[in-house]
Amino acid sequence: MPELPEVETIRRELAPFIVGRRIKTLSIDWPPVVRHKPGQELHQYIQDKSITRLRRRGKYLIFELEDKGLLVFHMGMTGSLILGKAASEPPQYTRARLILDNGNQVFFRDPRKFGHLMLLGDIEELEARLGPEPLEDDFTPSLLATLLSHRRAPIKAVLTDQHLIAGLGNMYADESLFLAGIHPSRPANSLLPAEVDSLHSAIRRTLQESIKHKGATVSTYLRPDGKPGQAQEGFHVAHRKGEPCPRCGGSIQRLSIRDRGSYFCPHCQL
DNA sequence: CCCGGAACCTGAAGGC
DNA sequence: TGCCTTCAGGTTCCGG
Repeated sequence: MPELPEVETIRRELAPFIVGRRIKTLSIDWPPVVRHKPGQELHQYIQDKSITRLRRRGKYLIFELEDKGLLVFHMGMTGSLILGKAASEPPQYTRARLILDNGNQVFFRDPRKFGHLMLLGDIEELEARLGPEPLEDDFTPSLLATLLSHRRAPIKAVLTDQHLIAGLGNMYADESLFLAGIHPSRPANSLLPAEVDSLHSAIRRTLQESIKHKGATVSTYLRPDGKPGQAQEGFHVAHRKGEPCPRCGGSIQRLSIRDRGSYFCPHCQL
């Protein structure tokens, strides 16, 4: 599912084709995909604007437009941005498309309709609901310790809360907890300082490794060229119920936490 | 503020 | 072969 590494991969691979290009039209194939307060002026505002920069914040992909204005995409669970020619047929489940001035087209494909796009005036509208970027320098072990210290909920649930840390989802929370040797059900504020340190570096390692392998394709995620990522091949526990733990050889278990599958090794994660 | 559960959504996969 | 259930999970909303 698109989490930080997948969105970052889309950003990197799409940027060379769209930064500096002008938007000819934005067409909407499934109207509820647009989710922001006003509504109508979207097409007019976007028309003929050039894209000055492509950014990422958490799981959000941000098209910066000339003269202010941000076109923001969220991939939900199954969203992809696929690059094609202006004349090509839209892939199945296309919810919106962006036609550019260089004969290219960007398709927003999303079978499960959890993804959306919105026009924002300012980045602050996103900042207000997002915690720190886990790969930036300001995400330190002591900051993580502070964030966790007020939470009694299971560490697995806390790690996927975007208000606390921006970009971690179900798969990478599981992978990080495995690398740190921490059981997903542990109350977040029960972690010892050494465990917080180890979790901090596990989160960074997991995300960096996945970006290196261009994200994980476990169901429908595809890169802009239509190819899958490879990060799932390196997963230790995520989506590997019943397979042997790479560290101890024991069987990986699945547990439901907050209605989300949590994969872990009961022998290595305490 | 914190917590946990429901709802949204639809295709794939597994069980019988 | 076909039907039914489970799984997948990011976000928002709501009640305690």
